[in-house]
Amino acid sequence: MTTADPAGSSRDLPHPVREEIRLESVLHALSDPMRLRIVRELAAVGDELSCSHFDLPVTKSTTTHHFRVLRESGVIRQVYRGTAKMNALRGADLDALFPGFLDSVLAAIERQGERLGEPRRPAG
Amino acid sequence: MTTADPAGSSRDLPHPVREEIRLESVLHALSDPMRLRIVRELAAVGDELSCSHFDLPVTKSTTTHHFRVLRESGVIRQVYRGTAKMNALRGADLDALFPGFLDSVLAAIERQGERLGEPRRPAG
DNA sequence: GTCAAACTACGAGAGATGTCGAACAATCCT
DNA sequence: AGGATTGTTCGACATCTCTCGTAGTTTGAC
Repeated sequence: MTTADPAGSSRDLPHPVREEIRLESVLHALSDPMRLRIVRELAAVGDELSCSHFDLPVTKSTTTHHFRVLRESGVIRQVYRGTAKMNALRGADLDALFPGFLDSVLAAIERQGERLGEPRRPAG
Repeated sequence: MTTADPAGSSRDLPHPVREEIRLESVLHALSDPMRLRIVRELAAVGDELSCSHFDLPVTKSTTTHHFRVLRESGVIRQVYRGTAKMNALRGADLDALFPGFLDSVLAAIERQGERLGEPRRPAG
């Protein structure tokens, strides 16, 4: 499609609405190290980040896969912005459904990171 | 083995010590509906429960599998008591490692249960 | 229109996972 | 010892998951 589109970005991505988000899916989405790392970084920055911002030790197609799992489970929201795809935590939705859950997971990641000598990333 | 054993129960089960428990593994263990159900019930009762107490819609071998995943990830502690195998949440360990995490998950399960019309189990 | 950048889609492969059924093992009770 | 209860082990199978590489699409810039 090359036709103009009314509202800004042409490509729309399927997201579960708040009520459709399932705890099991969220837990599963968070149970992968790569995805946990993504979520951790999104929370630390507290803002949208493009996919390319993340320097994961996997290929781009694998990265795409992980972001999709996070989106389809309802953990993040993705929107296209030019050629970039921006990602943001769905903090409000998750907190409305599962109060305190996301925060405790984020705290747990940090804690565990500190506990196991944080293999710090090469400064970018 | 039929020889007497000094400390009570003969068969010993491998458990991760507190420091070995990984968040990813716990999240994965909790991401299955059957296992979430088990954990929910253990928390509700607040005490040890035998495997046979649970009336899961799967075979015994599958049940064994789920309990093992929960034990190996550090979510529950299992001990033999006669022919029965007793299961208890490792609440203290989890709370020491990931403060508030378990409680928020338990609350989330309950909440989601209520939210989606609780297909209540046939009274046992 | 062309080119580079950022992602996606598709196909494939290795490995994990959830499930079952049948046979086995440990413990308790009589 | 014999039988009942509880849970395990093993092999099998279908499915899912994570990963990659290559080829393709969409967008922005020149």
